[in-house]
Amino acid sequence: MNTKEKILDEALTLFSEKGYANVYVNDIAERVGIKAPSLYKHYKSKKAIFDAIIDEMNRRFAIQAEALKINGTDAGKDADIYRTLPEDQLLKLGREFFLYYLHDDYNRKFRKMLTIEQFHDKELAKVYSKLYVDDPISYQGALFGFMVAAGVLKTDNVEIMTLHFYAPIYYLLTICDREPEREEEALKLLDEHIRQFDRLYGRK
Amino acid sequence: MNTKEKILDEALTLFSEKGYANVYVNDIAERVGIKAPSLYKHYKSKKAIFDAIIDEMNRRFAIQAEALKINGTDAGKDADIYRTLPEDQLLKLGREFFLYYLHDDYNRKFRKMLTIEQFHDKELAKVYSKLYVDDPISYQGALFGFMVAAGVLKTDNVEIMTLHFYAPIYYLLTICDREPEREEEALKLLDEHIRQFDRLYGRK
DNA sequence: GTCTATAAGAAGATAGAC
DNA sequence: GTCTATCTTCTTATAGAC
Repeated sequence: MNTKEKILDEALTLFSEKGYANVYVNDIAERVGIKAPSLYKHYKSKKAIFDAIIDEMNRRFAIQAEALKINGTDAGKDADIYRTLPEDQLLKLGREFFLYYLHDDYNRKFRKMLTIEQFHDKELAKVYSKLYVDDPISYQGALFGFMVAAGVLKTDNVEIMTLHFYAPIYYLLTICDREPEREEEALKLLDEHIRQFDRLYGRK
Repeated sequence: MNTKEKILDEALTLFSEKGYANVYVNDIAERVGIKAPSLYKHYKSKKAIFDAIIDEMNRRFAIQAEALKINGTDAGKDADIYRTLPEDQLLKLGREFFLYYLHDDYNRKFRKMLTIEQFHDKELAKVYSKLYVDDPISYQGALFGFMVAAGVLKTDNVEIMTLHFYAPIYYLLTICDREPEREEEALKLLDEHIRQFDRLYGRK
């Protein structure tokens, strides 16, 4: 990792813990192992570092969305896989989403940073809602659509069913971001939530 | 409202919009209608203003919790009221919680301030979790316990049922805090959520 | 309790040598 | 690209008159 990338990385770590205003260019430089004025050879200001993080994140999420779209399409074609083992499929879907979003460093730090900065700027609020509200609902809603069509799940309101699946996951994720020591408790609730969801909506 | 109270009020408003570090004592003074040095006749530092807000909030929530405990006890004695109209009771319970938490100024501002500051201090993280995670779950869980005992709702896992009721409410609340223009959309989803919850868990 | 003036220090950013 | 030295501005807080 070159210096320019390392600056982004350390800045994101600090921003996610203390928020933009509580992080000083000196702190970032110290972590990178250079003096503060040297930062300005790589970025023209502190704000430029922040903006570069947002850009990098947009780039990563665009790639991820592209991958999900492909998987989503495949999932649609392969609706057969949902014809069996609905509970296992749901547990896999829920756990994968939860653990990836919780443990992936870039994801976790970026989400915490956005949590802190979301009220500061309308654009950041929109980014937050897109990444952690609308995109997951949209993707999971599409999958549930297939599962309902395949007869594995049953509802007359896929939108609310998706909300019932995702909202507890989101809720547990925010708990773990705030108090990582509650992860075990959250994982237990996550599993119970999904099993119960399957009993409520599963066609049995 | 005297000057000392007005300082708390304006400081909370600013902290909830921009976060502690982005608010300057001069901003607070300006809103109160005095000069910055005059603030120091009322509070010994900027941090003391923040701490006084936390204290005041603890005071208010303690009063509120006491009131809920009384109502909760009454609700237990009066379990009869849950024997009829479960959907209406649930809609009332959910909407009241949602709209009160969303529109009550002190609540809304305080929650937004804690959202911004939650990663900055372990104590604030605990306060957040208590007010917006554990207390609501505990209170609503108790009510659902009565409703299950009364035979209005049916489940073998009250804890998860409570999570299924509350998590969507929490999720919709965070959307409205971030993007108030989505309130109408959220209220529609709230109603659909509760009706669906009643169909899923109601004994029909 | 409020004001003006000002101290004290922190923080972002630049200049110029190497 | 990194450093030291330094500038400028911002921010909290105090002193002391009224």
